[in-house]
Amino acid sequence: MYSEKEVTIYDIAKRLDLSATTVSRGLKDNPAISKKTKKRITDVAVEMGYRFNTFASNLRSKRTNTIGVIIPRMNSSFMSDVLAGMEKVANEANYNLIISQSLESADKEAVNIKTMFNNRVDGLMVSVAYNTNGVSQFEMLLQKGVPVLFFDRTLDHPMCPGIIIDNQKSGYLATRHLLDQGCKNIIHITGNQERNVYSERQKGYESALAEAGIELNKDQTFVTMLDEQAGIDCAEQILKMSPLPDGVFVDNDNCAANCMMKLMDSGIKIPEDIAFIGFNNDPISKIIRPALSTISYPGVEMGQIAARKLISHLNGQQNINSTNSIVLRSELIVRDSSLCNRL
Amino acid sequence: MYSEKEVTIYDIAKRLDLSATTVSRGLKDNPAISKKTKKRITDVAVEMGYRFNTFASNLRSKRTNTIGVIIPRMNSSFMSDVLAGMEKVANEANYNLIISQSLESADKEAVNIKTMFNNRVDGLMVSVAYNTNGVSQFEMLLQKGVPVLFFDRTLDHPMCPGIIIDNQKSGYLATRHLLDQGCKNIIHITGNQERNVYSERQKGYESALAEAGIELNKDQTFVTMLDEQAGIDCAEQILKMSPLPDGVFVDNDNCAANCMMKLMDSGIKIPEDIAFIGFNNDPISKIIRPALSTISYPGVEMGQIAARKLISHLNGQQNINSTNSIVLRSELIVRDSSLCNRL
DNA sequence: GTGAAAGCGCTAACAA
DNA sequence: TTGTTAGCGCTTTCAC
Repeated sequence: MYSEKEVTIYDIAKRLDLSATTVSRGLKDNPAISKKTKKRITDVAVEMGYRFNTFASNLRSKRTNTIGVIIPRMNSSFMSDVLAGMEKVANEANYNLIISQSLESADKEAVNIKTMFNNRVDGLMVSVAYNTNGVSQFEMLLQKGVPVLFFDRTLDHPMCPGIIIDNQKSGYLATRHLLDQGCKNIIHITGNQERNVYSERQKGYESALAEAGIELNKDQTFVTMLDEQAGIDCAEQILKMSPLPDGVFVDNDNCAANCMMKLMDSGIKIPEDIAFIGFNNDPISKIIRPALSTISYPGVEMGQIAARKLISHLNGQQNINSTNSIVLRSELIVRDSSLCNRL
Repeated sequence: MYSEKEVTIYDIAKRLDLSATTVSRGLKDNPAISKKTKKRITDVAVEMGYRFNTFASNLRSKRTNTIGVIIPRMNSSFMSDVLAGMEKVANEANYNLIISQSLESADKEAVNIKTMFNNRVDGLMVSVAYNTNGVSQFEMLLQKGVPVLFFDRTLDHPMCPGIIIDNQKSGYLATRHLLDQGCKNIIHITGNQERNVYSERQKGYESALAEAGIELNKDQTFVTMLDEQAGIDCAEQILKMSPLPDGVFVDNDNCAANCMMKLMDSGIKIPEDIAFIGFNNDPISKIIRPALSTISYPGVEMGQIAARKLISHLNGQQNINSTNSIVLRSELIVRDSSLCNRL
C-alpha cells in the first residue's frame, strides 16, 4: 500500500554520520544533545520525510502514553462535556485518549475492553453500559497493573475508584421539590436498577416519599432505556393511568422532554396537570417549553477530575487506590415545568 | 508499572514444545494448524494470561487495520449518526476506528492528523474544522499512499473524494419554502464561507431569492459559529432590525432553536411574525414548539458509505480516486415553525 | 502441519 | 555530548 520505503532514524543517522541513538534523542528534544545537532537532525528528518514509528517506540519502551475511555454513547451533551474535560487534562499531560462506545451493550463493552487491553493503554476510564454485569472483564487489566477508574455509571471494585455525584441526594431533591409543589402522586422514570446512578436516584425518590408519609407504589417506578422512545412509551402508559399522576421525575432530560411533548400533544397541561423534572441539565431542558426543571451535572469537571486522578497515579504521584470515590456537587435547577404550586 | 512480566508467544511455545510461528498461527486461526493444536494453544494462552501485542504485530506486518476519523465535534446528533455508521461498517470489515475531535480548530486538527500519521492509520476520513485553510497538511499522508476521504465538510483535492449532500439544492429548497409561504425578507444564518457546506447553502439561498426576483442584501447573511450562543446573538441582532425580517433560514437546528426561543421570549410570534427553518433534522427540531422545519441529513448512511468506500480501496477492490464525490439525498421537512402562509 | 531464522524501528543500559 | 549493543514480540519467508 505504501508508495515509498519508510525513512528510519538509521537513514537520518547515516546521512548525518551520527548514531541512531543521537538521532532518536535529537528528535525527542533530549537536553543531552547540542542545539546545533538537534537542528541538523530535525531539518534532515523533515527533508527526508521521516515519520516517527509509534509502534516501534511503544514496543521498546513498554509505555504508550495512551488512556482508554469507554462510554455508553457520545451523543449526549453530558458525555461530550466529560470527554472535553478529559481531553484537556490528558493533552496537557501529554497523554492520548482512545475513546470507544459500548452503545449500551455489555458485549460490545467487553470487546472494547479487550481492544484497549491489547492496545496497551496505560489506564482506563469507564462509564459502564446499561446491562453490564459484574466486574470480571476488568480483571485482566488490573492483574497487569493497568489502573481502571469508573465515572458516572460505576461498578463496585476495591481497586477502582469512582467519580460520581450524589445520586441519592439528587433523587431526593428532585422528588422533594415536586412534593413541595404539592404533588402527591409521583412517577419515577428510571433505568436499570443494577446501575448505581439509577438505583441511587430511586433510593432518593423513595426516601423523599417516605419522609412525606406517602406510601411507595412499585407501579409508579418505570424502568426504561431512558431514550427518546422510552419517553414516548411512558407518556402512553401514563395516559392510561387512573388517576393520572400529578408529578413525573425522569432520570434523563432528553427522555423527559419527549415524554412531556407527547403528553402535551394529548392535551395534558404541564405543569398544571402534571409537573415535570428531569436530570442532567442538557441544553434541551432550556429550549423546551415549559422549560424543564432538572438536576445540574458537572460534566466537564467530572472529566477533568477523572483524568487528573488517573494521570497522577500513572506518574506515580498519588496511588489511585487511596480513594474509593470522589463525589461532585450537583444542584436542583427549578424551571417552569415543575412550578405548579398546588398547596 | 506492570506487575508481572508479559507473556509472549515464545512462552506459550516453550510450554507446549512448539515453535512461536505455530503459536502465532494458532492464535490467528490459520487453517494450516490442526484443530487440536489450535485448542491447546488457545487454552494455554488464556491460562498464562497472554495478551496479543498489537505493536509488535503492526511493526512487523506494517499494517494496522486502523482507520482514523477526524471531526469537528462529536456532540451533535448528526455526527454521532455518522460515527455509528462508520463504526458498523469498519467493525464488520475488521477495522478499528480511531476518532479524534478538532474542536473546530485548524491547529488542533493538524496535530490530530500528525498523530494519525504517526499511528500509521491505513486511511483517514475527515470532516474539516471551521477555520481549516488549504489541504497541505494532508500531503504527508497522500505521499505515503494513505488514502484520505472527506465527508460533510470537504476540501477540494484531486486525490480525495468527498461524501456530501447537495447543499446548494438544500439551501435553495429551504429558502424557496419560506418564499412559498410568502416571506419576502429572509435572513440566512450560516457559517464560514470557506466551508463548502455553508457557501453552497448560501448559493442556494441566493439563487432562490434571485428566482423570486428579490434583491440580495448582504446584511441579511449572518456568518457565525452556528452554536447556541450564536443563535442568541443573532436573535438580538434581529430584534434591532427595522423592518424585522419575516423569515430565517439557519444552517443548524440547535442554533436555530436557540435563536427562536430568544425571539419568542422577546414577544416575537413564530411563525406568524417570523418563519423559521433549520438544518440537520436534529432531535431538538421535533421537541421545540413550534416544531422546527428543517432539512434531513442522512448521517448514518453518510458514515456507512464513507467507510465502505475507504475500505474497498484499502482492500484493493476499488480505487478511491475513481470517484470525485458521492452526493446523498436530503429532503425538506416541513413543520409548524415555517407554516405562516402569508400569501 | 510445523519450524528456523531474520528483521520490523525504536530506545534502555552502558560505555566513552 | 555522542556511540555501541542488544532486544522489545511479532510475522514473513523459506524449508521440510
